[in-house]
Amino acid sequence: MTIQEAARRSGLSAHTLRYYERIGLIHSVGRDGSGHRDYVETDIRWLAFLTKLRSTGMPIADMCRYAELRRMGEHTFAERQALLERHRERVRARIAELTEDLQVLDHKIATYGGRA
Amino acid sequence: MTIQEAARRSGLSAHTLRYYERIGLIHSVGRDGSGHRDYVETDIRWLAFLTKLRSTGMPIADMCRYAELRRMGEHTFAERQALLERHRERVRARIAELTEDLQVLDHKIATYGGRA
DNA sequence: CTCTCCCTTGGAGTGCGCTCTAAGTCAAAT
DNA sequence: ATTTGACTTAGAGCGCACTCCAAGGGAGAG
Repeated sequence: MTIQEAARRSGLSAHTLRYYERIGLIHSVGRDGSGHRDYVETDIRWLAFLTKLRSTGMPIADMCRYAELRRMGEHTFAERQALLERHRERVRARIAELTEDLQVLDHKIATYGGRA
Repeated sequence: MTIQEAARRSGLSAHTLRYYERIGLIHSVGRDGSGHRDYVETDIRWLAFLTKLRSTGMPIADMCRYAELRRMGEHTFAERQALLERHRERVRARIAELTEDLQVLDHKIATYGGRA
């Protein structure tokens, strides 16, 4: 699969795909005869997972750490899981924070006409 | 109230308070005899509101627009309210997105030991 | 008077996450 | 044979939201 197809399927730009590879987020993408990147299905699944992590606000640095652990093999499962659990807590906290702030916003909108 | 006190009470740094003033987010803070900023209670309340907007992910540019409308007086109430309503929709959407992603994360963590 | 300390300003620098450019390669189409 | 267009790399640039710096200005303590 070409970089353009991978871009379309992952929702990332070709620029970003190259960038992710450069920083080690996605490792050893195959090349075809002309040296062009040739993505496979597992790359797309990995990109989908990375995209989930990003969209939940995980910093690139943490994603790199996760990718590194993944490359190191199965004995890093526990650490990877711990990393995801810490992240899950952050996401939960963020949802809680946003939910609270939403109520403040609701109140502000409802009482408009009072002071700004 | 000095800039340090305002910083402490708003949770923003003195640097950020000056920056916010420079870009027009907080207008005409009073000065004392030596030209030092002298914040009052209404400034603190306004900063608290700004902080809410920021923490819910409103871009600085939109906050500036809101601040500008506020300076223009009461006839901008409707537009301000509309701006807040649009923002509220974005916050709701973000909460929904995070909540969905959280489930994916939960699943990933629960089934760990399967494929990474 | 000098030292210390916090304040002022304009402007430069930082970190993050991309995003784009330049220079060059290769393959298919005309 | 040439043109077109998508690809490659290393590296530069950008937008956002700060964050810090340099140079200078009082005010109070010793």
